[in-house]
Amino acid sequence: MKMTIKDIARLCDVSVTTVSRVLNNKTDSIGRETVARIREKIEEVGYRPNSVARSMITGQSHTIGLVVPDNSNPFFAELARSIEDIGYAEGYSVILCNSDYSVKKELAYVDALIARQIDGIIYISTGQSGDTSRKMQGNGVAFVEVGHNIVGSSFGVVSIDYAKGGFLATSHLIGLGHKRIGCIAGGIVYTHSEQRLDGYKNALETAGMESDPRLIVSGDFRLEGGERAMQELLALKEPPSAVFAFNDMMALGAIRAVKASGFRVPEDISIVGYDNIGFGRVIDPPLTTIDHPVAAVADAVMNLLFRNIMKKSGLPENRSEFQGIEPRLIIRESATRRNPDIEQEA
Amino acid sequence: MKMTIKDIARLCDVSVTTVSRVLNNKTDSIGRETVARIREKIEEVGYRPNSVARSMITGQSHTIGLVVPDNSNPFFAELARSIEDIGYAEGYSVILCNSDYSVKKELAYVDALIARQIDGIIYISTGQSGDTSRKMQGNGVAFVEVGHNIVGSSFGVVSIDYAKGGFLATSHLIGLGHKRIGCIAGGIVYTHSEQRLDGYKNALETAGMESDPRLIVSGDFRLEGGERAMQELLALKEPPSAVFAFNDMMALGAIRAVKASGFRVPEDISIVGYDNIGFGRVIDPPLTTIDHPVAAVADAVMNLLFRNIMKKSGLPENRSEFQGIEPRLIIRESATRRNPDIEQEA
DNA sequence: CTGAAAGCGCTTACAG
DNA sequence: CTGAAAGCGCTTACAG
Repeated sequence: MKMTIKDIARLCDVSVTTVSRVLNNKTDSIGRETVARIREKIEEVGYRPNSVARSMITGQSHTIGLVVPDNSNPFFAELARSIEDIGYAEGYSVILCNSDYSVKKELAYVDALIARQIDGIIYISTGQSGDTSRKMQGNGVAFVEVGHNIVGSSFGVVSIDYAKGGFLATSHLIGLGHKRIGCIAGGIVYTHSEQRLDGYKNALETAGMESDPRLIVSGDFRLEGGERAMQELLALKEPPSAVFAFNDMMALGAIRAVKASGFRVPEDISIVGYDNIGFGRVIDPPLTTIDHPVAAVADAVMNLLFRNIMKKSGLPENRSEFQGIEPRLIIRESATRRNPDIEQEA
Repeated sequence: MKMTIKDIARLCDVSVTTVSRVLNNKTDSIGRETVARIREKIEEVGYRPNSVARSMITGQSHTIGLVVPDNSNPFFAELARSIEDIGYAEGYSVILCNSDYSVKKELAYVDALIARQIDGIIYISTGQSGDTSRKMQGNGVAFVEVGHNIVGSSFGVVSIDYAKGGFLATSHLIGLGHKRIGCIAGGIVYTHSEQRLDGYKNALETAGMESDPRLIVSGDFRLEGGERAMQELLALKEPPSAVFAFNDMMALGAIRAVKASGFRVPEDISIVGYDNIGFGRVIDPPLTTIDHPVAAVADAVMNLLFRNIMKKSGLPENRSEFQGIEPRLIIRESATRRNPDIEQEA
């Protein structure tokens, strides 16, 4: 039932070679009339070449894999969207994979993707171990790792300067007069989290303040985790007057927890998030946060990936160094000057 | 460099046939020792069969295409997540496609997916025309359409009873004493929207109320669209005391618009959304909305798709009729009794 | 200007 | 218990 190149050849009374040439626009040396006739027939019967057969020969599948922790997190959703847009424009399909921050799932996906002969893999490094990137390097797949920021792992990495983002967020709070600044980390196994934590500590240090380990609690990058973490902070003998949540989802959770305890944001407790998801603008109060322009990140990632795919035979391109994807502080209303009425120890 | 089945055969001193049998666990008639030896070698060299070559023969790619309007809309993000989860569990990869509600993009994606020999396609019907489903039927691809609810188009459809959802939302507002109930539709070209509108009108009628066309304005299913639409409603000579927005994103936009004009939600204006996205709980005020259990929808969709794939030779399965995916009203705080202090005409 | 033939990496009758 | 051969639907030297 389904047409193949052979059928077209037969219908047009030419060889499959000729049809193939027309399909690939290598028509330099084919009679104009022949080309036209073949094109017409293809149109007429609605023939589409089987791209699987094609990729067996060319070795290019025009398909890439995208491994994110969870595409229902708006930050990853927006990243996936941008990546898919660029892929579509360039004729690449993208296979979506959710790792749930699990190295095991990550590795399983990478295996499946490689078996499917994808041309490249983009993945959000969870930084839990280098197994995933090692596997991809070992298999000679083109790949780009997003957000891994470890010096030395310089293959196909688009780094995001999370440390700087953490510094910005914390400094903002310091500038508002806060003395006890908590943070809701994301589980220190994750690179993302570690670097934001570095930025946090660095900002405190720069301001001559000491970091109090009791003020550092762990969430899970999800709303519920932020809520629980904030409750811990609130239960402290000397709760913080401001907290920096390592992503917006947890910041939203933190806001809920604060409100639920009868306090106000930002009058009683200031909160800064991280990611600048679209919802940040619409919640109450609008969230002060850190922005990493997602579209710019997607651009950098896809550029690097395409270059890596091109020269897969040689060495992958080096990391691209934060070009145009500097974190920015987005000031809205969830953080304000420290309220001196509230008793606090420095 | 890359291992093929031939290499394994050579290394083990057997034929490719034998290796292939081991790969496919058809080892009934192969010497135990041979099987073991081959398995070891495969393990040792880390050989993974090229699934592209395999699918050329079997005609199964174990890949499905998912066409959504926009995966950064949380409702679709959650749906995509659930579908990907099930796909992963069943050994299927999912290719993500964003149609932006455009029939043209939809058709282009379907073409590309078919050329890639995907086993099936899931797509959220925008109801703008039947071209997309017609194309899939014409090409004999297994597919499932989500949300299309037109009687007669009974091939591979998981219907969602949007009309009932619209009825529920509107009736809730009526029950709260509201007399002028506006609605923010999604552009009447979309099936989604039409049916919610039917539910809205039906509820009014059932309550013996007349529907006022001035109270029906169009958004675009995005936050900004909801905001603009609400501004229109607010600018009316007799603005509504309650509005039903056809999705949560537009409801959020509407809430912003109401607040920006100095009114309160729900004291001055009640708002009900649709979709029950995760954020609804966290915004201020928490959003009253309609829930269609996403996981149940994803389950129904995948079951139907797998059945369609199985019997692609025969006829597709019929639509599955709302089983377990009935809409529910989720009452939170964005809608309340009509405020009698505010002058209003019935 | 056009075609016959080999081959991509597998699976699957068929044969022994 | 095992293998030689054909074939999936294409592309690509090679030859004319």
